[in-house]
Formats: sequence, C-alpha cells, structure tokens
Amino acid sequence: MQKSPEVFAALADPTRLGLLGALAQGEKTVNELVAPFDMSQPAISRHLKILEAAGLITRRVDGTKRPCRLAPEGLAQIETWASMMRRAYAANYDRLDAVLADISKGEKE
Amino acid sequence: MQKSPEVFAALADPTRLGLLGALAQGEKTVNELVAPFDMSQPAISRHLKILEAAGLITRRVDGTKRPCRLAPEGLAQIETWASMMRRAYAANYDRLDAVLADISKGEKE
DNA sequence: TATTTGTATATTGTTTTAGTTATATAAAGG
DNA sequence: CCTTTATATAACTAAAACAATATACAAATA
Repeated sequence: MQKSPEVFAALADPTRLGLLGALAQGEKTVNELVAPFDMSQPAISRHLKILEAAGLITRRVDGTKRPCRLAPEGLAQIETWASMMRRAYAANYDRLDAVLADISKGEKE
Repeated sequence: MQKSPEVFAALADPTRLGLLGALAQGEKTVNELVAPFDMSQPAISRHLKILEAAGLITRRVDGTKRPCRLAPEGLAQIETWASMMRRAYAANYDRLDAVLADISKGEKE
C-alpha cells in the first residue's frame, strides 16, 4: 500500500536489537560483536548487513577489519514515525475520549 | 539473549503499518479497516491481534462490532527505546567522532 | 426463532527468515 | 610468498510468518 517498513523489520529480531545495544557503547568490529552472542560469525555478519541496509549502522574499513557504528539516520526514521503517530493520536483520540465518555454516560441511563 | 522485540515485530509488516495509519485518523471497526486493504478479513483480523498483543491497539465491544483504537503504550515503548539509543549515541559517538577525526588526520601522513 | 451481519478461529500451502557448516577473499604478518 | 586473521558469501535446512478458503459463533434484526 505504501512504504516498506525496512527499519522496523530490522529491529524485529532480538539478536539485532542486542547488536544495536552493543554498538550503543561505541564502535565495535565484527568479531567483537560476535563474542557475546552464542551464534556463528556468518549469522552475525548477515544481521549486520540487514542493519546497514536499514540505515541503522555504518561500517568503515580498517585493514581487514570492518568496525561498525550506530547510524542516527535509521533512528531518526523511527522517531519521525513515532512522533507522527503521537500527533495523530493527540489530534484524533484525546478529542474522541471526551466524545466516548459522553456516549457511555448517555448509555448508562 | 534478552527481551523480545514484540512491538518492533508488530511494525515489521506494511499491512500493519497501514492499519496503524488508518487508526491514526480515529477509531475504526474491523470491516472499516478491511475495506482499503485488498486482503481478506481473516488476514486483517490476525494482524489486529498482533497489534493488540504488542500494545499498539485496543479493542472494545460494541454489539457485534469490535472498534479498534490506537493505544499509546506501544508507541511509548518505541519512543523509550529510541531515546535511550539516541542518548547512548550522543554519549559514545559524538565524542568518538572527534577521536576518529584525529586518527584519520594522523593516518594521512 | 431464523437469518443476517460482524468478527474470530482452523486448516493448509507458500514464502521468508534465521541458523549452520563450508568456503572464498582480502589484508597483515612472518 | 605463505599463512593467518577478519570478514563475507554460498548452499542448505528448519522454523516462523503470511495469506487464502472454509467455517464457527455471537449479537442484531426480521
């Protein structure tokens, strides 16, 4: 129907959320990210690829290493979506609350 | 490894995002939600169940209808996560940016 | 009470996702 | 160069997600 929720799909996995949590502490290489996750290196590499495609991380080249960093762009997408929804909620529901309260008060009689 | 990203998984589907968008305009019954989504009613009902389990919508009973509303709780979870990440970013990366800039300046020689 | 309306659940088939092991590749170091 | 280190890709398997159709059920209505 409209745009694809690539960034949300990227978050829809506990391993990837954990990777982001690890990266929240600062830049880390792939192997450093593999260590705490009882999971194979290829599996982690695929997760990192998904996070990168979603704009949630970036990778630079340092010799044979590929240090990963958080990228704020993906985060911004999420925040933008959430604040749109919150605005819509405030506009269309806080008002509705009063309406519904009136209705149910009327129904009690 | 740790907690399950149920709320993000709920957003990781274009139909469900669309449903939330529709609900952003106000309360709607299941059939009203089905209409714009070239998809069967049972499929939409299952999506709604997932959104409800994630705390993103609530449903009330109105005779045989089940009007759905946005629930701000799920939204709050997302906002909380995002702001945690942003704080971590600010704390551990803005500082790191300067460090990396220094390093790459050194490497140029 | 019989029928219709609104919604939910069951069953099933297909597609997608996530994991493993094995292997490729590229840079570093001896 | 040859080997090791760091990471990526390939091939495959298993599990989960999504959709459709058929059906059940409860409330409204005729």
